[in-house]
Amino acid sequence: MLVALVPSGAGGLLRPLADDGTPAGPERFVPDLAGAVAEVESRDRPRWLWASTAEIYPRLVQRGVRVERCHDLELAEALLLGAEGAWGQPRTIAAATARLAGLPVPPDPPARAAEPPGLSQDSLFDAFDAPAVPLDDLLAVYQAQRRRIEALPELPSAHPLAPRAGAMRTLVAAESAGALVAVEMGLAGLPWRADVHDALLRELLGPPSPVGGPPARLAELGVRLNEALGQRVHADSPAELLRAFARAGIMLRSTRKWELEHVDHPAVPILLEYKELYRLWTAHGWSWLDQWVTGGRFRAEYIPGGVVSGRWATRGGGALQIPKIVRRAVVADPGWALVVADAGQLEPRVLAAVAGDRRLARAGAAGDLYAALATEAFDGDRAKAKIAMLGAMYGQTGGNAAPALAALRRFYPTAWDLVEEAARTGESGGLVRTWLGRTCPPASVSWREGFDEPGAEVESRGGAKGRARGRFTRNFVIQGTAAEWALVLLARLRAALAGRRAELVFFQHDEVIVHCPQEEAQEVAAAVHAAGDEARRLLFGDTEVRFPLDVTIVGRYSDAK
DNA sequence: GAGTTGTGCGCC
DNA sequence: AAAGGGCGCACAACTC
Repeated sequence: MLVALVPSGAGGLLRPLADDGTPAGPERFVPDLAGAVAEVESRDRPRWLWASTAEIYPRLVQRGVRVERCHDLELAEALLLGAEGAWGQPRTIAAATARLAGLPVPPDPPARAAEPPGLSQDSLFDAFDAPAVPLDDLLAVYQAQRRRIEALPELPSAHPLAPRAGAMRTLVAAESAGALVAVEMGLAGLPWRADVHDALLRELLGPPSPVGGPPARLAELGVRLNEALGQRVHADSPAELLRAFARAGIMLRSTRKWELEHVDHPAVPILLEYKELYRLWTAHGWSWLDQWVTGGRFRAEYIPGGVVSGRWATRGGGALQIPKIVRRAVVADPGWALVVADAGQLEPRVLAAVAGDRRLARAGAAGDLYAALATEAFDGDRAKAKIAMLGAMYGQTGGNAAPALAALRRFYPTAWDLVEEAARTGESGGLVRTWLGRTCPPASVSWREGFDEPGAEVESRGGAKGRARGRFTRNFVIQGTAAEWALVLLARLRAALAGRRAELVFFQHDEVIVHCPQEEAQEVAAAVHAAGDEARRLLFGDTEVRFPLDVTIVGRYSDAK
């Protein structure tokens, strides 16, 4: 059963639908949207049909209302447009409606900027404006999406077996479920102890400057850097540093850490320490704390499908780049625990499952895939096995990877062919898809390395740009399919946790954190393992490959792993 | 002064 | 000759 929902003022319009999207009852206006949704949800557990989970669902969750399932029309629209060769076209209901009618298509509204918590809290309680879209349009777009899924064209895909439509239905459902998780997780926030964070900063940086300048330890390093170089430099300016080193007779191409590490000069260790602390101060210092942590929680906004590969992005606070050192401040509430789960070696396992390479799949059944590879094909050299796998997935061909890659190619030709084929497709201007059918952007709309120049599609066939494109499509299949596995895990885990006090509080590509009462922690850990198994079965059926999760129950994030 | 690009580095 | 994918963010340096 489906129920279509369009917000309007503080209330909204609801209409029950049959599974194919045709009306199964009258439309009704409800003055209290959250209350009405709660009532229908507990009675019928329908799949909610709405334009955008990110726009609508926060208002419900803020009022304590959660739903089990939805169909997010905008996310589905984006997936379908990609599959139909119209990647990046506007995805709103208004745009989709205009396309159906053959009318000019309005562009999507620009993305909102990240809003620190506090500034935006009130607006979450604001009523909606007048109904943004007619409910009939919602129905028409949904019905059309169902037809379009059934009529999907054949495109290069990693998935040799599942029917296109079946895979896409799974993908749309998973993407929509992910959108529910994203809203709930963003509002829950990651438990964050500002006092612990502050103590950490003082320990590493010294006391903050009362006038807003660099903290004591950083200022001191700046002085020592000047002394070591024999001149005054602005340590944050790469250009100045290059000139200063040049005067000392050291020619550098850049001031990157890995380049400096090979330079023998007394200023280098000072500069490296300065860079590390400077970064901590600017990116995760006191102003970050003031801006993003409120009420003991770091609240990020998660954006499902925000990365073209299907990975999530975040807005605000750099939630996917929390430095290891700062994770000390992520502490469970008293009496609660953090269940931290990490899928180890996810991408090579995905390659093993996707390629259907029997030999690689056997290695993927092991707890340590690289070690298994090493035993079979790399004379026990685990490091070499890892270089080979990473090189194959990322497109590295030179340097010390070459001999390792040769061994990989010889021992695992089926997997090798899969990534090579993806790369060739990209280099020649073609499109690739993930296992469930997410399509990569065409070369003409890629925003990297000048793909968006006129004629870039032709230019990209060969030359450095073409090879860059090949590396992108090669990796897209693996990264995107890994994102799908993680998305399904997240959806299954959410379902398993429903009704408990446990809350999903963090998700980062292949890692998830649940905050729960200590007495629930063991069951939550079991639920995470079960969700991983379900994700494997749903995507890959009876594959031999395993996707082991490293699950730890800790009081603070930094104690995991 | 505002906006854009480049650099560098954090995470996966 | 060498050639690793995806991001977000902050700052410097640049353009207009």
